[in-house]
Order: sequence, then structure tokens, then C-alpha cells
Amino acid sequence: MKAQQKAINDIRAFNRYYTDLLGLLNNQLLESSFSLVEARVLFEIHTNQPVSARQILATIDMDKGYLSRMLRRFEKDKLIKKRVSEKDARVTELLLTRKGNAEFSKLDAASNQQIAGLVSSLSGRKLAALVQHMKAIRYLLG
Amino acid sequence: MKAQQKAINDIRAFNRYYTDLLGLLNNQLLESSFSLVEARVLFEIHTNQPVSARQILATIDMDKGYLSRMLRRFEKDKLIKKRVSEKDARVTELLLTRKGNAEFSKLDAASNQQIAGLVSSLSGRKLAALVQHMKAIRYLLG
DNA sequence: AAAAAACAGTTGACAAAATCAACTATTTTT
DNA sequence: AAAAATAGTTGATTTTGTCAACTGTTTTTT
Repeated sequence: MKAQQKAINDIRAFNRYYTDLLGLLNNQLLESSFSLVEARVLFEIHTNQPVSARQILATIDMDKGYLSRMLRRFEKDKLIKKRVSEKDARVTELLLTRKGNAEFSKLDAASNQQIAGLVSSLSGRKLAALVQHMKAIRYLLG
Repeated sequence: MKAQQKAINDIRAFNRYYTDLLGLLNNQLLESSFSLVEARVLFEIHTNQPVSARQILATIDMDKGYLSRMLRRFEKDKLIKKRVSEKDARVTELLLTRKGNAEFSKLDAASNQQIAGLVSSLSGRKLAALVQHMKAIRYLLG
């Protein structure tokens, strides 16, 4: 087998492995609170607020109708509030409410906890190495 | 911020990045043919055949009812055939048909093509490095 | 300035994906 | 022989996601 084909097989194996890992992490994390996309959307609002639906769509790649309904639900649940942009009345700016921030913080803390658990057996040295490998992959693929 | 917390943030950033990448790859790959789980199930049958539903569930983590229906669909579409195990009449052994093998091969080839495209700009050296980083991650987390 | 095109977001109708619990038919354990 | 466990099936339901048409607003074109 060609070296290139071998590499491709290895990459695909890693992708399967990492798909499973991410699935596991997400499933155990999101039980009973939010779905994966919901968490991602909250994350986007949190880190970029005030943000528009359009901006979220530029990052997440989902159906805009789906997002629209999700945001309406978030609003009904008092997680976010909407306000019409002063510059452009088509866009609505999204902000986390106090409750939304609290919920996000909970999710964020749980996520940190989870990753901490995942790497708990690694020494500081190995943890640093792990991060470097991840950055290297991102650099090579980016 | 503590070094540990910094590492956790980096890992989470990588996870978001890789979630997006995998989503992208899967979406573009699976348009019009199979869904992600369907592809995974076909993969499992292909690489372990003859295999039982139970064995697939041990690897993939999905609802058994869901899998049952999926397999029935595969059978109806002549992708697999089922036969009752001689040793244990509760289990049914699954095998890819000629058509199922052909479909899997198409999917597999497309997947190879896709990864080849993803790494097409990398030199042999860098490609090898990428794979090493992936293996290192798997080793550190495994 | 008026008309046309583009854009942000909403809505309705629908389809696909996934979950849950109850059930049948076997096999294993007690 | 009875009870418990196992493999898989089925029905009912919910969640998630898709598609296209639509409203209101802004930008571009003429």
C-alpha cells in the first residue's frame, strides 16, 4: 500500500475515534439541559454578544428557520433578549439575560469539569504535549 | 489563569474545531447517499461480517430499535442479508450483499478522496507529522 | 425618485433521526 | 420447571432538521 493511502487510513481511523469521543462527551454533558447546537448557539451569543442571528449562522452552519425558532424558545425561556438594531432595522441583536448567563456558566463549568476528568491522569508535561499536538493538527489542516 | 485551565480551554477549542471539521466532511460526503450512522453501520458490517446487531451496538451506541429498523431497510434495499445463527436462534448474522459491498466501496472511495483533498497541500513530511500528532493524541487520551 | 434586487428574520408544512417502553422468541441460570 | 436474561422487533412519540414561501427593511440599479 502507498504511504499516502496509509496516512489516509490513519486519518480516517482518528476521525472515527474522535467522532466517538466527541459524541460521548457531548452526550454525557448535555443530558437534560441543552442539545449540542443549542449549547453552541449559547456559546456564540455569550462570546460575541450582542450578536445577530446572521452572525451566528456565519459560524455554525444550520438552517436559519431552525435557528429562528430556537432563539424564540430561548427568549420565551428568558435566556436571551432581543432588540432591534438601531443601524439596521432588519437585524435583531441578541443578548444573554442574567438567567442566560447563569445557564451558560453552568454548562461551561460542567464542560470544564468533563475535560478535566478526561485528562486527569496526565502529568503536566503530558497535558502540555497533548495541547501541542492539537495545535499542530489545527495548524497543518488550517 | 492556571496552566491546567489554559490547557482545558485549548482542548475545548480544538474540540469545537474538530466538531466543525467532522461535520463538514460528513455533510459533504453523505449528501444523497447515507447518513452518518448508516455509513458507520455499513462500515461495521463490512469490517466484521458476519456480525450481529448486538455486536454493532457494542461499538456504535445507538438505540436498538433504531438499528433494527435501519437493518430492515438495508435488507429491503438489498444491501445486506440476514441469516439466523445456527448456534443461537436469537441472533441474526448480517452480511453485505454484492450490492452492499459495491455501495460500501463507493462510500469508502469517496471518503478516501475527500481526505486526500483535505491534505493535498501537505508535503509527505508534513502529512506524516499530521498522522503522528493524531496517533499521539489517541495514545495520550486512550 | 422609483423600481428592482438583496438581505435578515419568520413561518408553515413536512421529513428524517432518535427515543422509550412494551413485546416475542430464544437461551441461560437458578 | 420456573425465572431471569438476551437478541431483536414493533408502536407511539418526540426531537431535530429541511425546504420554500413570506414580511419588512435596506441597498443597488436605472
